[in-house]
Amino acid sequence: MFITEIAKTGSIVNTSDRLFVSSPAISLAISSLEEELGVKIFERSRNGLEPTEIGKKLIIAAQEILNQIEKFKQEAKSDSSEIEETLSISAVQSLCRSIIPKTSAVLKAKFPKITLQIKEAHPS
Amino acid sequence: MFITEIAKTGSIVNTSDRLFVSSPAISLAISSLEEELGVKIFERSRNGLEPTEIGKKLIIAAQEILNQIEKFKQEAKSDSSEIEETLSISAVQSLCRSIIPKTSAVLKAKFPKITLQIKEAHPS
DNA sequence: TCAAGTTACGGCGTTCGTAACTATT
DNA sequence: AATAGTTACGAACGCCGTAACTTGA
Repeated sequence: MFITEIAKTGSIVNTSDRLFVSSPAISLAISSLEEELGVKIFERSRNGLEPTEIGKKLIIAAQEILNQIEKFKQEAKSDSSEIEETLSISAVQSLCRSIIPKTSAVLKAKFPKITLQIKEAHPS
Repeated sequence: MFITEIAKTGSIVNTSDRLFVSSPAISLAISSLEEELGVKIFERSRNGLEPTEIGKKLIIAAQEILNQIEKFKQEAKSDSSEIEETLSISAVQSLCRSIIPKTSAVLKAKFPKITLQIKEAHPS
């Protein structure tokens, strides 16, 4: 669904920069979509792409699809984030300074309600 | 998006038959989705799959995505089908009885408003 | 001549199907 | 034993990136 982004940025190159996808990939994706639908979505020009009349309608419809997908993800996220647990972690000092901070950041992002108890252990 | 179909048919096997996709492919797709989202969508049992609570919500959200996609396609179709042309075709008798009917059926499906003028030609 | 888009092509990842395995009744 | 789901694995398809080409100001 590059078409919504192209509509916003005005060109394939800008979209390429913004989404970190190469111009040829985007160009081909658009062409393929147009051929599949039998509809020209954009007018190509020297400095960018401009939606056709039907293109504008399709871009709106595409944006609605993306919104629904976002809703879907949020729905799932709101559930998995309902996990409320207390996770106790013991680790030697070196680990406390290195991987533990990264790990806990990831966990906090996925399960906002989690409680982390980190305890420094003494190697035997 | 196999999850909506599974919700309707009640099992992977039925979905497999209905969508002409193998059971393992569907099974793996569901597992992957569940892992990606960090959410269990179905309870597995001897005779089929039943949605969990969050699964039901996700299935509804997924169905809305599919509906939006259908809208998108319809939008495109309604445009390409606005082509009103008269297409004249001449062909020798043998062709008139063979490929022409198939071809015109395809054209009529894609461009409902098209007019076909088929004329039998006489080989020189 | 420069900037944007397109075409060509090779590589990689995803997804699929077949086959074999597990589990539940 | 039979049926539904899962795991393993090899193959096919699609999508992407690099490079080269085309086009319009």
